[in-house]
Amino acid sequence: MSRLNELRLVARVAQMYHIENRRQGDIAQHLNLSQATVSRMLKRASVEDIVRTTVVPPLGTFPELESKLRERFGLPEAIVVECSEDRDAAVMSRIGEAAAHFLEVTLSDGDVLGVSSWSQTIYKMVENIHPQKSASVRYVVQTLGGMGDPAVQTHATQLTAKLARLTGAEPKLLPVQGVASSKEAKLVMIDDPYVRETIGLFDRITTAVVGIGAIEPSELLARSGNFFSASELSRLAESGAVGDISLRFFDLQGTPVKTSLDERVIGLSLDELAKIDRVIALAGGKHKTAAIAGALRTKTIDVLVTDKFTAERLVTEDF
Amino acid sequence: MSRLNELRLVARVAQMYHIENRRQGDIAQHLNLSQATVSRMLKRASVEDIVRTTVVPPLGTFPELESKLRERFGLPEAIVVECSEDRDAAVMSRIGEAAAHFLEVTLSDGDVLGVSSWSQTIYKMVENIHPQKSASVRYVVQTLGGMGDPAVQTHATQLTAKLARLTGAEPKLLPVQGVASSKEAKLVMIDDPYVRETIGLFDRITTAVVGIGAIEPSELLARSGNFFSASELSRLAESGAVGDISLRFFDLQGTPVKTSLDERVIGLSLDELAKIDRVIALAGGKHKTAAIAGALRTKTIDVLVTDKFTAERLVTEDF
DNA sequence: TCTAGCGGTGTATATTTATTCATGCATGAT
DNA sequence: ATCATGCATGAATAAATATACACCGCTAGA
Repeated sequence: MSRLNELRLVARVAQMYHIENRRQGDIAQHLNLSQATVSRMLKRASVEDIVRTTVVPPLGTFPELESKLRERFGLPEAIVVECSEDRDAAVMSRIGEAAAHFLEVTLSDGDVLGVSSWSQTIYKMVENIHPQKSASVRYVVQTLGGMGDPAVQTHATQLTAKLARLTGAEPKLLPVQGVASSKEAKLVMIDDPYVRETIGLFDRITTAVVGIGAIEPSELLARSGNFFSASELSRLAESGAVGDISLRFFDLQGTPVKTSLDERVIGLSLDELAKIDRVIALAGGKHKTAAIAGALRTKTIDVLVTDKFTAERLVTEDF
Repeated sequence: MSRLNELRLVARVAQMYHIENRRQGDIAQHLNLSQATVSRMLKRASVEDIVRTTVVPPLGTFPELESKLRERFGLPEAIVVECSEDRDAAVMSRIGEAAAHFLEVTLSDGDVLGVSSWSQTIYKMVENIHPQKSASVRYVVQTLGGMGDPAVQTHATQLTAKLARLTGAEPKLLPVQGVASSKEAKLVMIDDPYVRETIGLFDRITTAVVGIGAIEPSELLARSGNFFSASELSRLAESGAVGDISLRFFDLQGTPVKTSLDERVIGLSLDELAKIDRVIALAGGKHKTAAIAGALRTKTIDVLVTDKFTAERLVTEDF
């Protein structure tokens, strides 16, 4: 009976607060209540569902998918982008754009940025970064050596350098091959002072941007410039590896797949990656779905940027 | 192009804030932003209409009508109550209930409450007041003498006394007739020490509850117990009076109608009323519509409690 | 009747949020 | 090129809001 009169007042208070944007103090004065009472009435208004707040997602965003991704993989943050078709070229551009914006807005003073080159998607990201006004980033650290023949290797360092320029940071390059021909060769290479310096910075990286690679031999071979041997590849397949981050492999459960390869790769390890504050992973495309699932389960990724098709597969399919 | 990515982030922030109820600080930390930026994004979210807040009025309340009343009459606050039919008895009960609740919730420590008896609606209000736990009200002051023959007069004082008891206050009664037979008689009556004391409290009243009377002769005569003369009534009509508050008359424009009656009425004047912090007026019913319109235009009323039919007329009809 | 526990309140305070301010670019006019 | 202007930012702070606390009165059970 008098509940209606209570709610009437609650609703009126809610109206003044939410619609007329009055301060609780004003409202309290207007109605001869204490500010505390107004605050409590407003709480009651939400409990009683008298105020309803909806967030209208802009078209082309997929909060639903993002939320499912976060939930399914215990992922802190996901960004799912629109793209018209499920083809790699289109997908990469969109992911790159979104990642670029996110990174820009989100970089903070004194950051040390790690980039695992070479990835087409990361390239697209760097392409979309606007020159930063205030040089907040200290270093941009290359976290993986170059790939393929030495001429092509420069791609990796160029990418790092470009990102450093855009962010006003000092580049810290890794002017060596990502995969040494042998364990011994690696030891030699990492003896170079520049290389040592860069590697020494790995544990000061605050934000790392990484790609996620698939294990399909063709893709991997293309990326690695045939540096892996046939037996190594088959061993990988046997151990259930589904993908890699900076040539560090893992299976569908996210368990690292240790092989002799690790001793030849010059770059960030998964353990080192796990210690980094913020790891932003960029990947999309049909053939990468399983690789991404595994990557997410390594629990090293803080933000995944992907496309809506891949996201849909990730939350729908069984792995 | 990048606007979408901006809005995506804004929407995500809005979601975390409004749906997941996270603090701005958390969100800032989660996304590597400053709390100030999060606050600004949330503001942008409302501007861009990404968050929408609606207040769902409980059934049986009429925020729309209340708002129109406030607007049309420059009324600080209006309460419009549901009632099934436009008949006085029903209307009065509902108004009384709502007023009772409002008053209860809204009384504050040390208040001095004025009641202009006699009004059926105010009676209904008092009937619905729950005994107050903490005796916050200091005095309940009767602001108009009784009406009709001395036996009936006690109604007025009883009402005041009852309200005082319910609110835990000390009653300050006006144990005289509301309308003296002559100016001289009034002077004699207000010489009584009790009467003087009560009248002396008029300017300390913090909240007054008043009824609004219509001028239809039959009604007025009934109320006044035939204390007004025929000539007085006709003079009132001639001067355009449409209603009264505590037997102080005004026309449709809210202009006080001064007559010789004023000298005979023992009670609060309109000027005194205007000085009171909070004046709560209770009135409803078809024949009171014009009276209420006039009363609202006197600018002495802070809260009007009325019924939906009367409210509808007040905001619709021309006066 | 007495007492424990449950709301509900206002005051004082802690917490959270908005804004002010100083700064660092960009942009565009002169 | 130089300067005014505008815009965005974070740090500091002001403002607003939520909560802890103490208190009161009621209810229900002993």
